[in-house]
Amino acid sequence: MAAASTIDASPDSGRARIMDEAATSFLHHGYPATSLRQIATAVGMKAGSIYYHFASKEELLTAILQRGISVMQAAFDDAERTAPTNPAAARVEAHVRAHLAALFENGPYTAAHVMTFRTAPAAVREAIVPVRDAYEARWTELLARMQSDGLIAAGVDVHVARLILFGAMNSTVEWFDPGRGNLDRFAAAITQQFWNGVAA
Amino acid sequence: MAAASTIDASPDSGRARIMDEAATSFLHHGYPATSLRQIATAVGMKAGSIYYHFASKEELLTAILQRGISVMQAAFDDAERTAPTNPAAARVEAHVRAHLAALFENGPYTAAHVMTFRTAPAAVREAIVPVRDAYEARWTELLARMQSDGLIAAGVDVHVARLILFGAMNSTVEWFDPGRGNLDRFAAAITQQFWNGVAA
DNA sequence: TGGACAACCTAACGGTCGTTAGGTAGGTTG
DNA sequence: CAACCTACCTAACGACCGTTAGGTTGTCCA
Repeated sequence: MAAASTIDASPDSGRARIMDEAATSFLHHGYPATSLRQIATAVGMKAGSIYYHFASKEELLTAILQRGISVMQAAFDDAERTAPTNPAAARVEAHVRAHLAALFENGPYTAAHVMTFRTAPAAVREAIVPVRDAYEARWTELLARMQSDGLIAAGVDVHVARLILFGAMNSTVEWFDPGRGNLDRFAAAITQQFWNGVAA
Repeated sequence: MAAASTIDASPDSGRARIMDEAATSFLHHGYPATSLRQIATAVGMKAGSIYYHFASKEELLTAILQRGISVMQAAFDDAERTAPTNPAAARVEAHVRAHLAALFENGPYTAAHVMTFRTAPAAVREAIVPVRDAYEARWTELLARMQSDGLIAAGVDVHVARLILFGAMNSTVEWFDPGRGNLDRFAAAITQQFWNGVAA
């Protein structure tokens, strides 16, 4: 036997299917507008069965938000390994590409996080905020180091710059269709606008 | 008498107080998480009384979204009158400042619109989308004209550039506190980042 | 003075919600 | 074979939801 707890965590287990379905519905319709009965029906269960896997609807949301962050963190790790150090714009672009991959290519969790976090119940938000801060801090440090290396203009507040960049990236869930547009080109466009602006 | 319909539309009428309270709550907790009973209690009424002013909860939301657009449109008009034509960055900054004013200084309607629109019921969204498109078109035209005047780089897709800028501006609702930060300076920072980027 | 009307309130309707207590089928294990 | 555990189901609970039919109050006008 593997462990004291023998709950199934394989990709198509009941728990995983509940999370997939819930994340997708939270993303499209929001957390309060999604009922446990809808989720259960979509995965071929009855509502009460969800409580075998999650103690409450809020805990289900917490698990999804947490996983959304994990996907982002993994994407950031990946970019740190593979991104070129120079030029700086290329390094930023790799991280932008990674963040967009988390939003559009690695399941609905990151996108659901971005759309749901702000109006989540206070108890859930407070549980998530530390791990969320940790991810944002990595970005801020990335930019701060570039500024101290003279690659970002001295007058820029990197804290605000990151918030603006995040706003630009995260809001793309509302309109960008990865089936239509090319994500590489799109990441390049966002980075170009962030790094050099639109002026002629 | 003024008209056939004598409903009170003065700023502190029942209808206006309902809309103010509803917009504020929609902004902070979302549309489905806000009950008519909460709204009614907050303005000193009972739930049923709301139906004297609005035919349904969806119609209340529609009215709020509509007004959110109106505030934006008025801000855009205002910027068009007062903004300098040159330099181009100053013109853009005036419009950014106006959009932020709509979000932070002219009541909760525009902010509520931005936060609620995406997950609004389909019927509501379809009713709002034309007037919303009209506002966005004004921005796209503003940028397109600047590009054809050679003020924005030829390689830029102004449609995408506008979406990115909107994402940056609208997402500030989630974190910017107009009580702490200065809105003029903030508008300048966003414009600077949009126009010239952060690179040294 | 009396009727009309705006602006509410009362009380309830059917429906859905999250949640829970108590089952049960089927595989695994001693 | 029996005990056990995982992964569900059944059926219901109380609470809350949007909505409505039918009052009630106060003000204004003729």
